[in-house]
Amino acid sequence: MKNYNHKKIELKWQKEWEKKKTYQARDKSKNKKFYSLIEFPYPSGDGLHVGHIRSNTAMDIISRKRRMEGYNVLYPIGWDAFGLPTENYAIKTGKQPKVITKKNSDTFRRQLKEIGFSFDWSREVNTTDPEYYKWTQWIFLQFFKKGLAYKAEIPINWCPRCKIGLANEEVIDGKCERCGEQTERRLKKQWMLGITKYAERLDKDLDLVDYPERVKLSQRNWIGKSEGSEIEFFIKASKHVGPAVSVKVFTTRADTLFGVTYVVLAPEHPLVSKLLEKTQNKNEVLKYIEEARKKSELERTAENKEKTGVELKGIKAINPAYGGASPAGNEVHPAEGGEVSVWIADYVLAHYGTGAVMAVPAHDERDFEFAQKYNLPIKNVIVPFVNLDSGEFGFRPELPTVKRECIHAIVKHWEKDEYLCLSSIKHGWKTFVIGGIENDEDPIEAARREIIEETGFTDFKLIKPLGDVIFARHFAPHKNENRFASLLGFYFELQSDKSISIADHESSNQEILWVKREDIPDTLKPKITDWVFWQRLFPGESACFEDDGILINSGKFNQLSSQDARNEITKFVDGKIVTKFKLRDWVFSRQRYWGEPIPIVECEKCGTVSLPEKELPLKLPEVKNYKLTETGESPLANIPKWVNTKCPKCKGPAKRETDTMPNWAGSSWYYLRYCDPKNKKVFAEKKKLKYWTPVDWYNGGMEHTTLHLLYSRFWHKFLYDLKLVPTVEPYKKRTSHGMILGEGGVKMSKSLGNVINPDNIVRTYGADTLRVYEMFLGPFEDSVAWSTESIIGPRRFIEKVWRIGNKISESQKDFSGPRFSSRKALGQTIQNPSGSLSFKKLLHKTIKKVGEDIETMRFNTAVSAMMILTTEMEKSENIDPKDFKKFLQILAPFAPHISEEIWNLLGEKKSINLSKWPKWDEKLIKDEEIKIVVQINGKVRDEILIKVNEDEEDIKKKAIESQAIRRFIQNREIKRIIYVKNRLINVVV
RNA sequence: GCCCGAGUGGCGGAACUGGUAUACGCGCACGACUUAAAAUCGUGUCUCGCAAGGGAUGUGGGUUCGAUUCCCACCUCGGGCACCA
Repeated sequence: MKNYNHKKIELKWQKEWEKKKTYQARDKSKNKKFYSLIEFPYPSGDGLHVGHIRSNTAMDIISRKRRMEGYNVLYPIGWDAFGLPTENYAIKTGKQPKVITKKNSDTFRRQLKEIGFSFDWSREVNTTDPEYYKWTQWIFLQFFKKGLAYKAEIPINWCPRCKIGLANEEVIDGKCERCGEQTERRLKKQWMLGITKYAERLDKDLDLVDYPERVKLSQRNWIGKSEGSEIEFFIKASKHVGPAVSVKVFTTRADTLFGVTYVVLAPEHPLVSKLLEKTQNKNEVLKYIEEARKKSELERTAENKEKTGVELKGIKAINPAYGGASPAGNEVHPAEGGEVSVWIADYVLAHYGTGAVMAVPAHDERDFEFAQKYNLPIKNVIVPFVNLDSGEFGFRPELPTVKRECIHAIVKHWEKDEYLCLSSIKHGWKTFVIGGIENDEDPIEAARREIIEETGFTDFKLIKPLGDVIFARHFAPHKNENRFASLLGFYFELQSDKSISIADHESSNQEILWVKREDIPDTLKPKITDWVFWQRLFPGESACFEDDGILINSGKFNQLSSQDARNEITKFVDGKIVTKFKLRDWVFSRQRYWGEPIPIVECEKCGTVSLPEKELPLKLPEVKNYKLTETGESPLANIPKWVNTKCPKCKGPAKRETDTMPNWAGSSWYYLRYCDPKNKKVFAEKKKLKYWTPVDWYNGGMEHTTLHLLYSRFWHKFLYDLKLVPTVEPYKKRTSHGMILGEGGVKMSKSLGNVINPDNIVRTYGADTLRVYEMFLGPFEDSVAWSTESIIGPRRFIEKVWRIGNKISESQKDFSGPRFSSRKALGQTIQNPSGSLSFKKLLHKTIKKVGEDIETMRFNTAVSAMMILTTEMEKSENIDPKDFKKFLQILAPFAPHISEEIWNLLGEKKSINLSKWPKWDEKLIKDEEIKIVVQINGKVRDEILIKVNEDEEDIKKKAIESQAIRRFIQNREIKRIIYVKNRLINVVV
């Protein structure tokens, strides 16, 4: 037997595949296509990371399986090569980024080829190639034409060390994503892309794609769609003369409008400057605005615990809920009771909603906190609504509903810290004293009466009422009707145990329990309305009620539910139902060299002018120095020859835009270029796009969910609107991989010195072993820790396959001689049916399992199944070479080199990778006889052999007759026997 | 604070819709082969107990004939968002 020389074998087949173009995708094919995609790597100077190998192998396995299933597979690769690390390296070494990129991508290419990925290398793309970024620039111009790329002076996140503007997504905890420096806010004219125009569709169309729920969820959270109302508050100034002014607020809680006690504007709100003149404390306000402006976003949010603000004295807002607010002529009518103060505070964000809020301290924690600090009034307008709609007390729509007014009385013991509960004997309820209010009865009197009637105690004192009324809707089993009740709560303390005897019907129905304070939560049953009052007596942390409920103190809207009131009140005050998003437009400029130049010039006469498309690509000029300018401009600003140009419109002098694009630009559309990578006329020919897109399966990291994935969906939709791509969504299915951590579960990093160089692993163990190892490591979606110690397992597995393969190959040679023939071998199989049959069964089960596991990305269990089969094969004396070949075929996607080698050794001429994926035989998978477990009271006591689908009674009989079981059931009565088909028997004794 | 995800041997992990917990692999121990070692193969390996048997899937409850799986509360770790009205 030949030794297993992975180096020789792997190199041999890599060359062969390249020569035969085994993995090239064909543009013109009658076969069904399959487009599998990985996130193309950034070719860093560190070389390929073992994490790249994990996700690439996963998609490689899927691609290879699809090829074997007859699909025309596109599995492309390229380089996302623009970006900061390369530029920083250029600054340090003086080398050209272009040169560095070439060197790095050469290394990556070599490494990827050595692992045997089945990429179609003929379609390789590189975002820094002018032939590629020509089209990135072209797409940008389309955005510009549609007004979706625009310049705006906005406060940007500025990293003082990188001297670069960062998108919100690149700021982590107020720090620069790349260097960790604290960012500050700076005003700068920046290019923006209008992604917010697509917010609605980006949210809604998530319904159309097959992404993991958590990916959809985090995109949805990021987009942050919320529906609410815009409501106008008129402003009344004490010194007022002149036209009426108003401020619009955005709220999701229009139902709380009657609870507004003040209005807050963001310091940047445009109205503030208008109102300033009429403000009595102008200087104080100006000072506050100035301070807020200086603060960075971080400081503003860091002070999250202590809110600050300042009142605009002499300015009032009129709450439209109270009427009389609309202006007649130019005057605002003073409203009755609806006049509230106006504040500015930086807890209100200028860029969200309308930049102004109506404050409802009773029902919003932030407003509550602010109101407490500045002593502003708090007005309750929503009370809890306990709505039971399922279970024992659940509302039953078929029954009538009766309105009731009730009281809850919490009664404390005369000396101990214990509270009186009534335990209903019939129904099992445990509640406080509850009772109805009789006609015209005072609620307090009702409470007193109920206490005496139900408990007999007479010597008590009212300590306090427990807040506003609450409402409840539930089913009342003792009366067989639904109740809609308004409930008031009171707290009493007994002064002594003085009592009278209570009526018979009361005492026979319920008994009195004294419950310790800490046991109350566990005692109450049902834990509903009693619980609300209990929490009012002993409030926890949250002091304000933020949930939906029922309206009080809200005029004609009283007793409406929050949900209904939102619409009604909005309508009543002529407000508008609107949808708002958290998503902000995308800051698209970087003050850097190594990115796509933005193809725009500034002309003195014509303003901002785009380059004609035929002048693309606008190439990056070579520069000597990659350092940033002092002002933080891109190094391009230092090249007058490049900057100074002619205006394409008027031919007058003009200056080029020196900002470049962020590196999310090139990656927003690369999957389209793969369909037609060499096209010089368009970014990709429509016919080819129609055949290849959408991407059928895109695997990538969770870290790209809100950046790359969202951005590329946005670009795709934009191109779809221009009728340049045939589908609404770019990716049909998305999955995500977990990270590979260093040994011990810490992050792999150069500073920790725990980075694994795949080259060493490939050299020592071989590519096949590495691939199998990474798939075997753990669940694909989870993070896993690298463990060099464990690679030996997969290596042993591969060697085992090698030994079996060689053994079979050698015996095959013998068969062709006079003494043996493959028929004879088959004959042996028949002679020894039990052993071989059980092997065949295992083989077919394995084929099924591996196939299914690949589809669900459970590669670790697929490998495990193949290991089990291999162990079985090594024990087995006579394996039909045909069977072994089937095994090789399912192994091939995982370990393509060794499979190909043995396949070839066994006399196959065509590549295993293009052979037909084996089918499993349903008949072989079904067992006729199976072992089932016999349990006594859920504990396994014995096993019995039964025929599949054997009669239940027979099995039961068999089970109790078994020796072990008889011992257990001696003298005991069999209460029940549970049979789970073909699984187990549980005898309950 | 809010939203996701996860807690199973010495370690990585397995267990389909509730049905034999610990598959597979690493490590470890012993044995075979060998002059020896490596490699390979075999056996064993959650825990207490001589055994019969008992106890273990982060903790505590619940539902069930039966719970790693479902429900409630809590603890720990990882990830994301963070004044979004």
